[in-house]
Amino acid sequence: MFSDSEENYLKTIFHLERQFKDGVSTNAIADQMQTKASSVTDMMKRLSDKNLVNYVKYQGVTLCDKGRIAAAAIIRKHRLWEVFLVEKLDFSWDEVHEVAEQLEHIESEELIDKLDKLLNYPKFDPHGDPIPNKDGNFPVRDKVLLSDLSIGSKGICVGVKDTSSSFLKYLDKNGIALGKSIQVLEKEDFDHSQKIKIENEVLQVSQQIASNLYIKTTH
Amino acid sequence: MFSDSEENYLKTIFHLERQFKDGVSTNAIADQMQTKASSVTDMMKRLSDKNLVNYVKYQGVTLCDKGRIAAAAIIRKHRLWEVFLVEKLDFSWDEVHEVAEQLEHIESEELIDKLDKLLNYPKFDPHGDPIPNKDGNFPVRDKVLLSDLSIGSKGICVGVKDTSSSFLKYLDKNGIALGKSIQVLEKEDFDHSQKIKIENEVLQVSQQIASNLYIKTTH
DNA sequence: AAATAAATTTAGACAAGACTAAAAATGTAT
DNA sequence: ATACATTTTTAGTCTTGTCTAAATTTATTT
Ligand SMILES: [Mn+2]
Ligand SMILES: [Mn+2]
Ligand SMILES: [Mn+2]
Ligand SMILES: [Mn+2]
Repeated sequence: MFSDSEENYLKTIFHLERQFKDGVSTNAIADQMQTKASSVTDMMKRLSDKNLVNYVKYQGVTLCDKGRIAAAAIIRKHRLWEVFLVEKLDFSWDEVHEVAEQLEHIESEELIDKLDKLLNYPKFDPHGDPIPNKDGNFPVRDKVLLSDLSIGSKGICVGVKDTSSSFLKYLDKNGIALGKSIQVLEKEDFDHSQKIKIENEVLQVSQQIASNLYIKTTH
Repeated sequence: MFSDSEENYLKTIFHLERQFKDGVSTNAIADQMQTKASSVTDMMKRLSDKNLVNYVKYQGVTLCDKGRIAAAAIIRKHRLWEVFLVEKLDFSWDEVHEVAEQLEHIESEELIDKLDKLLNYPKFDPHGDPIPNKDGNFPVRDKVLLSDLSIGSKGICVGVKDTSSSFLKYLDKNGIALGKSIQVLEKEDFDHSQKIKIENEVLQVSQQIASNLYIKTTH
C-alpha cells in the first residue's frame, strides 16, 4: 500500500501532532527522523498528492483522515510486535524498538489479526503505550507522572514516557516494572527527588526519573 | 547489510544454481523473479562489485562464498518464519510464502536465534524443505519422489516439490500431509497413476501428484 | 562459412528518496 | 518600518532499482 518511507513519515507526523496541534513543521519532522528539511518538503508534496496529509507551504502539515488511519495501523503493528518480542521471544523491553521498526512495515492483515490473537488481544505495549484497535481507536487509561503525585499517593506503574534503553535499564536495575505497586513516601523540595516504595522496597529517585514514569493512581 | 532487492537476487541465484551448476543465465534469473534481463545484468554488476557473485559477461553467474552464505541466511530466515506462521499463528501451509517473503528481510540476528529457540530448532519447514543452520549448512534427508517408488514400497511423506497453493490444497483435501505414512498399492502403466494407502485410507493419484510428493522410504 | 535466430548487454530514461547550496518567506529586534 | 536571523522551499545532483529499445555477442541453421 505505502512504502516504508511513507509509513515512517505518517507515523512521525501522527506523534508530533499531539505536540503541534495546528500544524507540524518540516523541521520538527526532519529532527525527529534524522533527515533534512528539504527531504521532508519533498515527501510532504507526495503525501499531499495522495491525500494523506494537508500541506500548505510554510505552514506545516496535518494528517488527513486517510493518513491518520494509516498511521494508527502502523503504530498498531509496531506495538503488537513489541508485545510479541517481549512475551514470546523473551526480548527485554529496551531491545524491542529497533526490530519493531522493521516489523511494523510487514504487510498482511491476516498476520496482524493472528498475532493479536496469539498475544490475547493486548491493549498496551511493553512500555505501557496504548495499542489501537483495527479501526484506529486507542484505548484510554488514566495515568499521571510520578512527579505530579503528592505524598502518600498510591498507584500502579503503567508506563514510561522516556523509552530510551538507559532509562529502561535503570528501572530494571532498581526493581521498577510495569504492574508493580508504588507509593510516594517523601518529596524533597530542593531537588524534587522522591522517596518511594515499590512493592515492598524503598527507593530514592530523582526528579528526572519521576517525571518519566506513569502511574495509575488507585485512590 | 544488503537491500531487499539484493537479497532476493542472491536467494534466486542460490536456488537456480542447483539446476544450472555451471552458471546461471540472466534470463533464468529474470524469468524466476518476474523482471527483465537488462535489470538482472545491472544487478549482477553491482553484486559482482561487492564480491557476492562471479559474473562474466555472456557467461552467466555463480555465487561467491560470501554470496552463498548470505543466501543461506535469507533462506534460513524465510523457512523459520514459515514454521512460525504455521506452528504458532495457525496459518495453513499454502498461505505462508508471501508473508515469509517479507519477513525474511528483517535484520536481527538475535530475533532469528530466539525464533529458532521458540520453534524448538526445527530442521525442516512446513513444506519439508531443509532449514540451514547459522553456518549455512543444510540438513540432509533421504527422500524420493512418490512417482519413483515401486509397488509395495512404504514410507513417510516428508516434502513437496511443487509448493503452489492449488497443489497444497489438493493434498489437504485428500488427507495427505507431511508425517503421514504412505504405501504404493498399484501403478498404472498407461498414465502412471497410482493407487496408494495414506495411513488407513486408499486413494488414487495421478502422475502429476506422484511426481511432486517426496517420500522417505522406511525399508 | 555465411546467414539467421536467440540470448545478453548497453544506452538512455524514469521514479523514489535523499542531500547540498541557494533563494524565498517568515519572524524578531531595533 | 527596516534590517537581521531563522525557517522553509526550490533547484540541481546522486544512488538504487527498474524499464524499453537498440546494439552486440553467442548459438544454430543452411
Ligand atoms: Mn517502539
Ligand atoms: Mn513501545
Ligand atoms: Mn516459501
Ligand atoms: Mn517453504
